[in-house]
Amino acid sequence: MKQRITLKQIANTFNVSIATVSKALKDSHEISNATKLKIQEYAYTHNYRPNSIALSLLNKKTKTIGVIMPSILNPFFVKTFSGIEQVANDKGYNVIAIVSHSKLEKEIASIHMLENGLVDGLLISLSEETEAKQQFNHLKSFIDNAGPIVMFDRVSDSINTDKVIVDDFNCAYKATEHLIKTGCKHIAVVSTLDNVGIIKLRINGYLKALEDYKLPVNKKIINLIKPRYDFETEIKTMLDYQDVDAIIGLEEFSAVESMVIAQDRGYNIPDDISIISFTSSDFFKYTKPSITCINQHSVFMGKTAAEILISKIEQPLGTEDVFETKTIKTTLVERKSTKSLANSY
Amino acid sequence: MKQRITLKQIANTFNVSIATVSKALKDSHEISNATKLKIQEYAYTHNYRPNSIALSLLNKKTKTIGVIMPSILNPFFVKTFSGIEQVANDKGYNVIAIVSHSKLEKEIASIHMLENGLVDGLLISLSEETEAKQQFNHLKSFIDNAGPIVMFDRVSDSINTDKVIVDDFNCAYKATEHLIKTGCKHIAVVSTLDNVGIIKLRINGYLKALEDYKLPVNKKIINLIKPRYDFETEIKTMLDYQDVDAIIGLEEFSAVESMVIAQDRGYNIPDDISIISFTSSDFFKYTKPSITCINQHSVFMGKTAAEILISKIEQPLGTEDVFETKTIKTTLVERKSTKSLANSY
DNA sequence: CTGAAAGCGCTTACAG
DNA sequence: CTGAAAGCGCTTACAG
Repeated sequence: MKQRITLKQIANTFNVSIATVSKALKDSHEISNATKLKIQEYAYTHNYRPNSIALSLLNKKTKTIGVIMPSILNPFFVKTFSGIEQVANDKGYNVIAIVSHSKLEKEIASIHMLENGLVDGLLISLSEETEAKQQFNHLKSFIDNAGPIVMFDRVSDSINTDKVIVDDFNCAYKATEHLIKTGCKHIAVVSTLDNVGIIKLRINGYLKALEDYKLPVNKKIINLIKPRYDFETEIKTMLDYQDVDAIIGLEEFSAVESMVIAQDRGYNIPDDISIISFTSSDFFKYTKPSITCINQHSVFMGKTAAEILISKIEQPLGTEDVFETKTIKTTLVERKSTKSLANSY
Repeated sequence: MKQRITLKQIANTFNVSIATVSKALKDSHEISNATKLKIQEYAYTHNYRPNSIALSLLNKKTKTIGVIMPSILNPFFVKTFSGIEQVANDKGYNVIAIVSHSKLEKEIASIHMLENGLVDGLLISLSEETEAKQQFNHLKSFIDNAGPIVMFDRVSDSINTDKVIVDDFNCAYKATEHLIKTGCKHIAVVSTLDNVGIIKLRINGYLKALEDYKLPVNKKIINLIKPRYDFETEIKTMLDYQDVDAIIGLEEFSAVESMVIAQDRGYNIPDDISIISFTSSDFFKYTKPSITCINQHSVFMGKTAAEILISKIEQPLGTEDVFETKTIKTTLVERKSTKSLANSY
């Protein structure tokens, strides 16, 4: 690594001022053609490029956004991130990606780091712990000191910002309804998350569907499995001691793992037990049977969130703050882990 | 967003110099306790935090590294990125993530962007096009102007830097050998990548194993499928017109998709056709049958690459450049898509 | 047509 | 114990 060339050095070699060089390189009409030409040529052959950090300091804009997610080893967030990255790059922004590993402390530390002038705005999906403890001061601090925030998927009503969410209530309603219409009556719900707002919404949607179709609720088959519990044991116990003819997995792991456990116990999918999964992984096509799922259009969600954030960053100073909450429509992708509607009527 | 507080403002409110405030906040012994106390207290209650951009300009260090990958919708890169992110954050670095979408042009633009002082170093896995066109000037330019590079997985010998790779040759050899030992004689290779160095290494490892076990080579079942061709048609044609009793998929998609196509055509896996996949996806556990694969320990690869990069960034100026190439050991994860060794002897 | 000055927010060697 | 000065790399309004 040799020394990077600066305006100062160019100015020295031609015995002109830094200001002249700066203007010459911007092809300013203030500068004579002769000077411009020799400076531009020199700069080009010496591969001069302006220092972004100096420009950031000057403009108080970094053209960088931060993204904080609870996990990256989760297809939902990977796809969302992919959408964010695409839009950001199209609009000339870099993205700093941080994984909170669902820890509040990590989230706070990361935000404080980004807050010190590193980014122009922030996209965040809250960590479980943040939602559980309802602690949001770090977010408020960011908004006060650094710039706009757009929350996606795991959001909180306590913070007044733009949000992009999935219609979790209706989504769960739709899934439950589909199972009911294909003849299921004892529909279990399985999740490895708990203290998260979206899970509550999903459960409510599920309960509403049961109510509307006049099916009884069995709380023992609403199975929110805490991290310290053994997933397999919980599912086996449920299958052995409760009536279950369908399982809604609230994330991919819950769905696919429940299906495998049920198969191991001799149940036929979908005839004995139907399976629907929230969030759509490409791999659901390849399981046996392939898994019916709810496509949350996560790439699109990421794109939408990034677009909103960047438009907020670039809006003229003094624009009145109007926050919107965008809801991404979901679609049910029917595959082989649920019975077909045609057969049940 | 209110105005962020600066040293200057603190200096003004106490009628002292900026230098004094700066020193007071660093608890310098040069400053009287009284001054320190009032300044520190004021800074604390007003939530003062130093501007990172200003510090970067001063120190010529950004405590940020760049990561450029061909894709993020690929579990291998997601895991590698996860490893990188962990190590970087542990060591106090932010990471700017950029996806090249296998395009040389995007790769060049991204590197030039990062080169202008944005990052202290770069981790990169080359795009297909870069390898195909053997064009590396942008990488050389980064090394000259910005800092160290560590290449991972898709690397090039033409660039003299640190590298972290998988032992693709031996890896393919091992996979092929395993298939041979379980009784396969007509082993196909399927990939959707072509012009990439790692693919050549894998093919060579495969060929060497055939040679060592004195099996004939059938070039028609070495199937590197170009993007413009239809994957399904290619595989069907191969299965219909060639003798095939095993398939090695060089990436996840090729393996799982080939398996499904073979099953659709009535082949039993693994008795008629065995399947092995390069790179280990968690979902291979859940297919029917579960898929035997090569675990490349991609999280570990990411961690290793990040550690090397950061140690290079932090090494004292003037340290002699010594570049190393680290090879990550792989392991064969036996599942149900290959016959068991026991049965074949 | 060219340059000196002020400034973005900070630090540190040096003077007083 | 405190502050003026120089500097990181750049831009722009202003003077000449």
